[in-house]
Amino acid sequence: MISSTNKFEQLPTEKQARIVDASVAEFSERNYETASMNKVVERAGIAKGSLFNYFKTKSSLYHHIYHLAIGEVKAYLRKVRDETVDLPFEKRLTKIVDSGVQFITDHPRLARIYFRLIYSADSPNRQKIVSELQVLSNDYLGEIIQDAMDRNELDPNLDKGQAVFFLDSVLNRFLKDYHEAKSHGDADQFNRDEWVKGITIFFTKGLK
Amino acid sequence: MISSTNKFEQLPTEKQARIVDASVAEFSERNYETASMNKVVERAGIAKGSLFNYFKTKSSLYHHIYHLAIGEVKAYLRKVRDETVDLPFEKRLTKIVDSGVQFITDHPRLARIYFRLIYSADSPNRQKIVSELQVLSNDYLGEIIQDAMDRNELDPNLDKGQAVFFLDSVLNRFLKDYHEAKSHGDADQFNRDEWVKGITIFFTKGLK
DNA sequence: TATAATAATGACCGGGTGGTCAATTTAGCT
DNA sequence: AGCTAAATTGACCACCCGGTCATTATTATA
Repeated sequence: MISSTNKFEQLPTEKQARIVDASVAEFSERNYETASMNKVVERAGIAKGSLFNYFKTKSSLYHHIYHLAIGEVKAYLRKVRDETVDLPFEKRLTKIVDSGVQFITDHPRLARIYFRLIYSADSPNRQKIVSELQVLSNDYLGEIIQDAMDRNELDPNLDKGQAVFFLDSVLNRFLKDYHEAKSHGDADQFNRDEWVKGITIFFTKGLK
Repeated sequence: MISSTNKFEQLPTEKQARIVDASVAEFSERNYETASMNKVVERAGIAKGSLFNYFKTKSSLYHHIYHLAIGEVKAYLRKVRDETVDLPFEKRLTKIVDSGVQFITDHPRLARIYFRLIYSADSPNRQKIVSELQVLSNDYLGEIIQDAMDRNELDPNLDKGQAVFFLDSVLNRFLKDYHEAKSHGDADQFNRDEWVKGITIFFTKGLK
């Protein structure tokens, strides 16, 4: 079976990079519907026909790009999870938030694509993608909460589903606001350490 | 000073209603950029020139509509706030969540416009509007938390700003998920009472 | 170097957009 | 009824969209 991005993957690395960069820029600045293939080819410095040769449709280009974004997110999450297995819940939560902040700093455009995907209703297959991400997040935070329950750091009779939901709500919202503040230039209304401390205290108390 | 919606407001009520209904339908089903003035006039059964006579631009029609949506939201919030001044924090929180659920049930399309506005980045003046809503929410939840602190139901040394943030995050996320589940037909994966109870317990413990 | 295969190009297509405005219908007034 | 002013209309405009494909440029093979 030949993937739909096969032709693209056989391109010289430099050209691939240019196209990916242009696409990431476009999809991070505009939502799916208003992002323009014309603008992408312009930015990438290639002909329109070429782009449609590499990716049959706008939708398939978008899929390629958001998979890339989600892949990066996953890598950050996996890394911090593995690096903190032995830490107590509180410290672990802190590291996770830090890692999120780091991701936003390192990849602001990918972060934007990620948040766009989660919070807006327009991307193709949105429902499927979002529910996949939901599962991912559930597994991820679920594991961390379970570990803490096993160690008696959190109430072992917790409704884990709800606990995950609360954690997910606050973490995502915090990172989204942080990302927005950052891209508007007023990031340091957030005293980050203060917030991270507040979040961890709140959760360790609330879920005790 | 003559408002830009002056001409619209002088229309017969029935015609106004038709136009508002068509606009609400369109703006709830599509985001700002992809919502179509052509579709609005089609739905409303009026000529395109007429709509642009009542509202000079798409943006001004949108403003009219979302003000309407936010006005309704505010009315619900005010009502539940005033009806619960004497209740303890826990009961009060329950009523607020219930009221949100009720709003979604009564006005699903307005709810959609509201969530679109908050969570997607495309509406005109989005930044200004969102920060206004932020203030509104801060005042509203801030007042309720302050009341609870005054009555020693919550820790009087709480960082109120953070407490509001946590509450806002979880409430908004819960209502958004509820709204989405409802519009996909699988609303009763939410055992609502269970969730409302979980939320209130979590917060009373977490902010104690 | 001649030929075949492959890659890249951009003019072009049908269709949709927000917005305009001359022409027509309707309403109000004497 | 006759006249005027206001309201309504929809054809039309310039622009942009995703996508196509005949033509051209490049590369590989001999």
